[in-house]
Amino acid sequence: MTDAHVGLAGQLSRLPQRQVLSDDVYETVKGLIMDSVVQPGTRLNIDALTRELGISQTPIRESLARLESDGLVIKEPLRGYRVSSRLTRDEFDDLFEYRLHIEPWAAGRAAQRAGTEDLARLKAEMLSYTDVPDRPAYESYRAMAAHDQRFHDLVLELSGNETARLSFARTHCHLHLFRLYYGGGIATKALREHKTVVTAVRKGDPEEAAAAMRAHIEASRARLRPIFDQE
Amino acid sequence: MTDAHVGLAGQLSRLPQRQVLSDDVYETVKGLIMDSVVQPGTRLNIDALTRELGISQTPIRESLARLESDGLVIKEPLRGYRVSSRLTRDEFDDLFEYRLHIEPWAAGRAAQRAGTEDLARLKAEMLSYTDVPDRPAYESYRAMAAHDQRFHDLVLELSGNETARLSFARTHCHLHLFRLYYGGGIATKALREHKTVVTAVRKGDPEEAAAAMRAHIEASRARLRPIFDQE
DNA sequence: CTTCGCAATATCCTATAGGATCTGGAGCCG
DNA sequence: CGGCTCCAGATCCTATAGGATATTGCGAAG
Repeated sequence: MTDAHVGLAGQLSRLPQRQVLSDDVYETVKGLIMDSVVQPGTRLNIDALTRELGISQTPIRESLARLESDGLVIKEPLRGYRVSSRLTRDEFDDLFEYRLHIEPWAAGRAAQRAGTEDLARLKAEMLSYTDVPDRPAYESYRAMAAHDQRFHDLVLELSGNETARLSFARTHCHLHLFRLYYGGGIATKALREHKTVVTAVRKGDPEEAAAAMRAHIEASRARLRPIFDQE
Repeated sequence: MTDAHVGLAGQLSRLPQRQVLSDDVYETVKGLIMDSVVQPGTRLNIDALTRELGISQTPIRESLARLESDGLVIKEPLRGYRVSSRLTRDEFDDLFEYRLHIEPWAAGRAAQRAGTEDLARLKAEMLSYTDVPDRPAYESYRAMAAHDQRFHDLVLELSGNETARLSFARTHCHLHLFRLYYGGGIATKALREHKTVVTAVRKGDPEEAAAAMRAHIEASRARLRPIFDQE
């Protein structure tokens, strides 16, 4: 289901969401980008996509227009679209510096504001991910990445600042991070760190929640940063 | 000229930007929204736009898809698009709370990093706005709003964190603020506050720059907040 | 063997057509 | 007079066509 992108007004249509073809294509292409089925920097050819997906150009053009505004593809007028590149080292550093500004504060605010139902949602999210030992490494990582994204989005939601949540969502942080690294093996530490954040939020201790989130993001950065040293 | 929305990769095409019709339509509709020619919440009718602009549906659909991802319009599938509403009081508060997180820090970083050329750019931006006494109030406000947006974007650029700059740009902060209030008469104070920020950046004093930016944003919030008390 | 030019083909962009869906107004009934 | 139902027209979405532009490959010349 496409997430309803809404403006700052936050007004969702009261109608149940109707899915049109361009929404499906949007999710499909976004998934191809996320999974690096389409390599960073490669061309997205509209005619080729019409053949592969068996649909006409119009929903493809519309979905590419949205992906362009999302920053996931780059339009080269009269030449086609290109998938945005993987994060460079500088962009990675910028992203985490930005996260360190927004997310510890958000965790602190969540600790201040969270009610019983909010805490139940956090608990449910923590329980939604269980590592299955036999699962292929890629699948495991994909599931963990999806959980990670939901978890961080939820903390931002519980902070009560919709601008911050939307701004973070629009960085497509987890999509970019997911494209950097495919391996498994980091879920255990990340989950432990998530748990520490939730414990602090449950206690209603803003400073502890902020510190836990800061520690988690710094650790996450440390886990991923060596990717750039390999090049 | 459409601003080139690029992903975190920051890779602009090396080609000179070619303007296609959908880019023109994007800027046109965005301008209509900014100027409240199209009132918040009203429907954008694709067939009507084809008649008014004298072009076909395709570039209109594409531009609306981009505006949807930008959060400036809301798609109601099979029913049309609606202009996102004006900021509510809560969204206004969220936006300024978010700004207070990002922009003082950015000003401090700009103070740390700004070289001679950067300082020249700041000075040029300050000089780019001159209030003309006879100018109609609306035009004066529009010019001030444009300067305000460029100024804040420049400070964020000089902070060196492209993620923060993009995230802030994607809130379309100034477009939303512009829609709230049309009157004139606030330029003098805002310009004075800008000048204080620039002075601190020029001195290379991060704390002073951060404090000046914080004071400016708080003052700006104080100037605009009473709009919600009138309702 | 390499480079340049040209042409054919691929691709992009926009116009147009038509079926599906929604909306608003008119008419009828209570 | 008000409310409900139905239908005509408006609107949306996608398919398709065609002109404009870019790309790639082949052939010829140096």
